[in-house]
Amino acid sequence: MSVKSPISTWVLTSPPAKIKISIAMETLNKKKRSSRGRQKIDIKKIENEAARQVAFTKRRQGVMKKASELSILCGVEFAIVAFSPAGKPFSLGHPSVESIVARFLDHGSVAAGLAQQPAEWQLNLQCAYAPRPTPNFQL
Amino acid sequence: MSVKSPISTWVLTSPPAKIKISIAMETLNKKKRSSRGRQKIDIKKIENEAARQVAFTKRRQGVMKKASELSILCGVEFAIVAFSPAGKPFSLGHPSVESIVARFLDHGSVAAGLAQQPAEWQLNLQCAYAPRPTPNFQL
DNA sequence: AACTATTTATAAGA
DNA sequence: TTCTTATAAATAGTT
Repeated sequence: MSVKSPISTWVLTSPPAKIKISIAMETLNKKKRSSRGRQKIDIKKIENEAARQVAFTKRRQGVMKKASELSILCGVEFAIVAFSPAGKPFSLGHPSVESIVARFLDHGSVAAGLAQQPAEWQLNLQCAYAPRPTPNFQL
Repeated sequence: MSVKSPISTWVLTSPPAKIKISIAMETLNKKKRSSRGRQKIDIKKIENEAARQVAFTKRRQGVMKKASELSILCGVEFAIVAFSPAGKPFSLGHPSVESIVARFLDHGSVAAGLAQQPAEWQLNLQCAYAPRPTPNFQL
């Protein structure tokens, strides 16, 4: 089915405004979108193994990036350790996973935490992890 | 300053399409929006203390949520421990922070275990980066 | 490994 | 501080 005439209409926006949009014939007659875009998913285990692996790779990077940003923006010391289903470890920490783990195990001892402070904390965000050659982690 | 005449123009889209947009006079002359919405920020320490506290609260929640989702979606065991600048600990883990920490330590600490790790592993093990956006951060 | 349309996160403002 | 709003950023599904 092809459109016979161009479409032009005023649309309501929020906050209230009047914007007129006209769509050219060639656009109206274009074929279906190439992608349905991101879809909403339920947070439950992804059963398809390939899909789960892809999601793991994408989301692992996402979490690590978010944690790094939190650390830098707010001066937070943190550590993340994760084990993939295959048992492969991934970790990231500032100033280091070890210092955070030690501090955690020491149950909030102020002295233990202070002793770990590096002089230039920004330069000491360390990451350690396992896997194969990886895509770029853009901070 | 008020706009004298309406604006109407064709814009380029991706994928290529032709869309004409006209904006009514009343829209052009409207006063500023009630909110500028989310703004892009540089990833560097937030100096304003109140703003930093707000960002910490929001982003801590965000990171914890993302980590939880990763765990559920992909069957990943993980732990996060963070210390606020005031030294207050926040942690989250599945099945528990303690079990993950124990497992991590059992693998040998990253720093201590460096010597025993295979070469390919070593190459990826340590990275440090600056507070500013870093090109090609190889995680 | 890229792309795109959407959902989700969140910086500012109220 | 909690809620809202506009916008930036992450990512599910596709190629």
